[in-house]
Amino acid sequence: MTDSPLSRKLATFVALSDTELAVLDSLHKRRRIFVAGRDLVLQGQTEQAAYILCSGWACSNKLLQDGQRQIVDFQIPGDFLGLRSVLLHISDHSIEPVTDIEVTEILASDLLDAFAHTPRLATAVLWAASRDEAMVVEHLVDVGRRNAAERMAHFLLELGARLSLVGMGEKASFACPLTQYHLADALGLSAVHINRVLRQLREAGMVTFRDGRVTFDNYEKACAFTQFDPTYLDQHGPLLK
Amino acid sequence: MTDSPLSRKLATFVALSDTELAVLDSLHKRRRIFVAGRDLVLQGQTEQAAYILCSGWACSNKLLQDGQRQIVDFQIPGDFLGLRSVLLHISDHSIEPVTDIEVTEILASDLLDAFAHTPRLATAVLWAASRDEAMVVEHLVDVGRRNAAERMAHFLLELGARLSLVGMGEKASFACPLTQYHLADALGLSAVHINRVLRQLREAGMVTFRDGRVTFDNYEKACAFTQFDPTYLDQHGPLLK
DNA sequence: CGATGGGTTGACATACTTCAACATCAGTGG
DNA sequence: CCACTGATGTTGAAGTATGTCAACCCATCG
Repeated sequence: MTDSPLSRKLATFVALSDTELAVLDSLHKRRRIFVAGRDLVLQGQTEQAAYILCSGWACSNKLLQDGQRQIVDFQIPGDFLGLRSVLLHISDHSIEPVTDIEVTEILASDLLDAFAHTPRLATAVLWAASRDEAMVVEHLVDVGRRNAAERMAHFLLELGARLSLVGMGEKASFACPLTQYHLADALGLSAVHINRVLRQLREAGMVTFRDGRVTFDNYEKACAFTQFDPTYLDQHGPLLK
Repeated sequence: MTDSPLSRKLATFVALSDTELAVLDSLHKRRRIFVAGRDLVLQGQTEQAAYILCSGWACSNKLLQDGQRQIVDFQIPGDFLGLRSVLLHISDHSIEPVTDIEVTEILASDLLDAFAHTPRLATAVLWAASRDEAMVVEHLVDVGRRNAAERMAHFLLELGARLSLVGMGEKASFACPLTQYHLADALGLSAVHINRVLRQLREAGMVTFRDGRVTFDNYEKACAFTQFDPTYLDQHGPLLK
């Protein structure tokens, strides 16, 4: 069967049969391309399709009326885009491609049908959603209770761990297309302060973020500094055999 | 069939058959009581059961090594406790009863079995999880991009909306057992500042929180002040007929 | 009756924001 | 080939929201 990033991700959690993989595969409909910066889902939109990200980076964010925004999460290949929008029948957030991206569209009706006929698939998706939620929760802790430097270090460590899981870099060194404005909106800080904090971490010999690449100069030190615990990202063996 | 807070909640989303309601009902195992303040799930615990909250308030929170904590969410009757812990096989957070609480225990194996045989139930639970995630996301926006007063007002508005949905008060006036310390840990502020902000909102004629009761003196003003948009809490008709 | 938990208030400290200026670079049109 | 523009990054100075520390009040409960 196919070996898409998504099926690989789900398979680590629920051992999917050939039939189930085939159903998963049949969900992948139209392939579409979106260019960086142009939103592909808008806050408040209804009757939205979901997507699976094939290549590139995206981010989900919420806009406030005064123009501020909060980036909730970044998505990398293998991640769902807008799954929640489908289930809640309305999108409570926007999705913006950070780079040019390639996605496959999944129709809401197909997805719900698949759940009805392939319950283990529903469980697998529920797991994936839980994992996403765990990341949002950790993000909330970042913003609520860590100072700017810890926040930044923790965020970059998590990003490295996620990327290395899908083979897009080492956890201690990876390519990263985010601007300081993205970081600011994700971490709840001003872009100016992001710059200062990055310098601070660089001068402390922990992380360097330059020219689209993040490199941990001292991975252990960074982990200790920000109490990074990747438990919530780890697989602990399949839930369903 | 039974009319538990949970089945009522799920039924608004997925029209459940009598059979499905019976399966849902059969999940309710042992009824247990926990006293206020003594954690019922600990961060890092494995092989955890999940619970459904029947009465009282609880909160899920994450502890940092330096003693700070971030409250992620408050749970009220009808909400799941520790659902994510079951799916991820490990608890990434603690759960503390805010008041004395009554819960029913659900074994992980029973829940997964039920999903396998009752796919619509799995979809319903996936929906409930999405709704919870939407609340966490809104919470993240609070902490990341709203100032203390807006944050507080938004939080109290959301709480009122949630409580009125399950019949535990009016959206503009409800009983609330939280202390200022709970509010501080939820909103990422110090308890002292919580006190000042509450005074500020009271003197502005928006909300009064005193003696365990929240009263909106001017609901419209509070909504406008903090751009409260309850979209993410609303039902838009059942997803599955 | 003292201890404890919750709430209230003031004085002071500080982490972060805002504003402003400037550097660098890629793209674009003349 | 150059001038111009827009996006991104960098740095300093000044302002402000929030945190910290400390004192005190009140109710409850052993």
